[in-house]
Amino acid sequence: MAIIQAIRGTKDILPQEIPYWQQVETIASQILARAMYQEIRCPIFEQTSLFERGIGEATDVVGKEMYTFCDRKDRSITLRPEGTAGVVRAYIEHSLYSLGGVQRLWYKGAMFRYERPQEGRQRQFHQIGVELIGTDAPRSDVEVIALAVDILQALGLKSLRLDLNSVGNKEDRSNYREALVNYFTPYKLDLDPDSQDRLTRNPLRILDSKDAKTKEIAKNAPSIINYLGVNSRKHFEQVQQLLTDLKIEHKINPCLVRGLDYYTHTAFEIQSDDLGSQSTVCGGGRYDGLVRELGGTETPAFGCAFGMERLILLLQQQGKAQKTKPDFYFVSKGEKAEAQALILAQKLRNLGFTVELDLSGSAFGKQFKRADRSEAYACLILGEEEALINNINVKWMLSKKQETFSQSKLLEISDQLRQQINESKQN
RNA sequence: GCGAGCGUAGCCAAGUGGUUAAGGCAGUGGUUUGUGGUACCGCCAUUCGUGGGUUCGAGUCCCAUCGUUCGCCCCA
Repeated sequence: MAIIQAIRGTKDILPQEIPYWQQVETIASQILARAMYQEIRCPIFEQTSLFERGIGEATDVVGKEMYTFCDRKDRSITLRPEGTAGVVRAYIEHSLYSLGGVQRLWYKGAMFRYERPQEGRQRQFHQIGVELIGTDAPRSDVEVIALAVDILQALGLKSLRLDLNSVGNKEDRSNYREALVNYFTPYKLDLDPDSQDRLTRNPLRILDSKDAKTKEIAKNAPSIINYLGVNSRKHFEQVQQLLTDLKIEHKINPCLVRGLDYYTHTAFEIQSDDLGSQSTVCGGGRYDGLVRELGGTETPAFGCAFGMERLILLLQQQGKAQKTKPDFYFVSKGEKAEAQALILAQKLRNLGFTVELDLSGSAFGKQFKRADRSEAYACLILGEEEALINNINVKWMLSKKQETFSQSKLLEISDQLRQQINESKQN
């Protein structure tokens, strides 16, 4: 019988990897909570038109990467390829602006893009995203970027680069686009085929090309910085200044272009050298036009998202796994003893201990072997002899010292036991 | 979507057309039927991702397919 496998580009996250996921989720949620960001959970699928309108029909994400299907009533549904559009839809639908002030939101969850899988890129992947909606203050850009940097630092990740750019407002961008087309058109035949295509589709992308000849030509291309209007330029300069004030290292990268249409002004990307070609760990920027585009009133906003799989790849490279060890490994044999052990184990758990109960009923020697492998701090031993007089033995695995208590006494001295376990943990 | 590499047990693998598919780790049973980490012994792939083909003979060659990795595209 053929084995059914997980779908291409999807992965099971197995118990061994869960500690990494929990670490990322815990640290991110703590740091965001301290800055008064609140979690929001939106549906995993939406009307297709939300993404077409929000992300932009011409983008790769919408053009060739969406999981789109018709439901039983022939409505076009799409599995979300990113989180911002859904959050903004919810913001408008539930009039979150009426709560006054800015909305500080974050989310985590699965996203779907139909792409060729490789290291750090899957068809179902997970993001943690942050959205700050309702202000265009340069400080808000920096608040979010600083939080992103904080999260990465708290995770202990090293050798990360922060790249920064401004793509201006709509007008700046169309001026710049025109300038680029004018610059590159005379060289058209010297460009790599992809870039020739980009000339009409997305000229900003030519700057990002990895082709040597194209790179050479792009060297002297006009820079976006020179096409920013007065306000755009001022915003960008303030963001840079504030980052510097916060001692957040960053590099201006005029070639940095975000792939989704809704970005305006500040764009940023945090990359690692320790991943393959999918090196971006966090990306984001300002999206002042999106709320309006989706039918709300003109509302500025800023956001970013982390690729959780990529964060976890980095954490794993740094080998920060830790096995969960039980406080007690419970060894028991004999009908009466096994029944008592089940009850005692539960009582100990209710007192806050982690207890792994050996259910095998096999020879004591075998159970001890497993106790050893579990790396428990102590072994609880309950055999037929102990069961008759309601006793229990506690054997400290490290010192090999064994003590005998009545079962009721064991529960009374839980503070002492806890203390001894903590001492063992120090070693 | 395009180009290239890879696919032998849970994991790491040897094997490059010739009888029964090395080895190691992990697992499991025992030496030790009430006391662990070491040691020793036993077990653990009727089959080499899957399907077809070439051949007297295929894990080994060919084709297809699936998966995976790397690069491009793109992105988190």
